[in-house]
Amino acid sequence: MGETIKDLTRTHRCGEVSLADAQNKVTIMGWVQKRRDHGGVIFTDIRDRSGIVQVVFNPEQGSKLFEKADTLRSEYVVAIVGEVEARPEGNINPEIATGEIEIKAEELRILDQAKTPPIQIEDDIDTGEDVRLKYRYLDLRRPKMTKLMQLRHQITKTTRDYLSEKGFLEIETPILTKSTPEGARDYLVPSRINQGHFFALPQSPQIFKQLLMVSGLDRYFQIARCFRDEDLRANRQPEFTQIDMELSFVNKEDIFAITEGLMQEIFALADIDLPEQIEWLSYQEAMARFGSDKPDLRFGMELKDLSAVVAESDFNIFSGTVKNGGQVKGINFKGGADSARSVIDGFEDYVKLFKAKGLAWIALKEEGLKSPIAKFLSDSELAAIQQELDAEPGDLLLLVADKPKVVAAALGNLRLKIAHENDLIPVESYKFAWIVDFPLFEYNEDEDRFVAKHHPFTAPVEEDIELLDSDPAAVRADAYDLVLNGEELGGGSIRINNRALQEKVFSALALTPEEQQDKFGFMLEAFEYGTPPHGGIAFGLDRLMMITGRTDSIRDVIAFPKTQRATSPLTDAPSQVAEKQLHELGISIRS
RNA sequence: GGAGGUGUAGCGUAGCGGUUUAACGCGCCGGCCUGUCAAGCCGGAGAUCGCGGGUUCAAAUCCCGUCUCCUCCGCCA
Repeated sequence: MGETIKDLTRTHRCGEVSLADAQNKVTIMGWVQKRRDHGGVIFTDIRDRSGIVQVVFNPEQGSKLFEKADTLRSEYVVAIVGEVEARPEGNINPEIATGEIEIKAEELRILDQAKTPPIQIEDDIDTGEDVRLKYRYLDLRRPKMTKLMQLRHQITKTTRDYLSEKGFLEIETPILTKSTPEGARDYLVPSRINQGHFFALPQSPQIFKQLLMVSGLDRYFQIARCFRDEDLRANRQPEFTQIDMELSFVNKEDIFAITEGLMQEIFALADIDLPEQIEWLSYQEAMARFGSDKPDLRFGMELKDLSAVVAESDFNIFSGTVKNGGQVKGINFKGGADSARSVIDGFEDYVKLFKAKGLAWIALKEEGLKSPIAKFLSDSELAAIQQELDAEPGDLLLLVADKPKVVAAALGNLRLKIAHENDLIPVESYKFAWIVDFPLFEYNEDEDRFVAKHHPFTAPVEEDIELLDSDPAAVRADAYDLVLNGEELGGGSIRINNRALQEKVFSALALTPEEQQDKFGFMLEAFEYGTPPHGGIAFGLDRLMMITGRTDSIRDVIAFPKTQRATSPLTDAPSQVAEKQLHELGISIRS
């Protein structure tokens, strides 16, 4: 059993004791980071979330105190009363914030003992994530993790302050809500009172925030938990957090202005400046130049269209692809001509992941051009390809011929892979862009119908409304994404605020009138009672955290994340439940 | 659903058919040590080599299956 705090009051956090406190008596409480026992003198580092401070035990302080200090072990929880002393000249430790002082212990209380932790409580550990997650409460003691949690708090606080200032109201929307078609798989919650019926956890507060606009609440925001039952990735968790907002009586420029102000404040917390003007890039241009709707603009290596150059080529793979409506495009890996064959084969394997049938390459070596496809191309075609790609001796040209979608995915991703592997991306560089003019619909071959590119409540660009019937694929959406360094920070749109148009879009998505009524009837009805023009945007808080916290795993920025198989090693969730619980819910497990 | 990687003391790794009684670093325990802060020196404990099966005189090591964690494709309006 540990001792109790009793009359003690903490006067300082460990990391906050400074030279200004010299000669003063302080009381600190925290964990034993380290004990360095010199026989005649014992040093301990005491840690709390603010940092560490050195406490010294001398025999002169009393043998009882000294003997007690001798029993201290890692992660014991202690309270220490002592006098702050400036360290003598040669003993200052510039590595730690409190290195100019130490605390001469006068009283030590062991508030709790601790087993030796399974992971070491220090920053640069290589411990596997399974162990870290099982003992997450220990992992979070590591300064790096503690700082990330602090940063997360600062970002949400900044968001609340900024948006409140701009006239937004923070309003909670239901967690137990209705399953709607479209979008991700829902997490379902059975209803005991209404057996056979299910709530769904929200994929986003989308419909509710629009209803709040119908209510006249004018400006809404929420730090909203969202749930999607899809497979996980390094930057995707089944439950994640959005900074979600919706505004009435605005156009997209209004939303951009408010959003940019918010991003400025958030990124300032991480010493990252936003540009005066964030550039706009159309979806079409982003896809054409970077093969992605979230282009990484920190480096070049842009995709160049070679279709015209090879349209009449004798090389059938190229000319045939162009004739069948496909494209031939290429990128230039500057200075890559001497890449080993195995490296180039690796590139080919990589583009095949994105359904490309192959990867053609031309290496411009010192001794001349080397390429398995050169013999199929005329000299003028080869020359034109090099010119389009701005090629010089030493370059490696990589070409893909396929459907536009495949070419974009293959070369867009290959561009990123090459850049990462060859350190072509400048560090501490931040390139923002608004991506605009998304298509409203995307054709889904599996389902043989159009699906919403953003979501079904997105308004079409006004001049494209007449195309809804004649050429749905050509309709542009009044939607936008904010992109940074190849990551989508957030996205939103101006919404439909009119029942007739909303029904028209639903119909274009092949929802029958009955489905529209059943799934969205309440929303359509709401739109009949005077709906203001409105729009909004939502940012992935976890992704903002990854960038500002400079980490590449989403699990590092969430206190208690799930593993890739969507489980929690800490709590062992999800788990089986008692037969009685299932019975109450009217559920039986099919085995 | 698919592809790849991974798993050896508490943690990180080495060993990749037989000189292994499974090694090293960190951590842990004990001793010495009055200025360390990656303390130092001496000594010690600690491992069913993920799990199951197979091949072999012999398996941590080779083969098959399975599970875990990670990365990616599909999926994520």
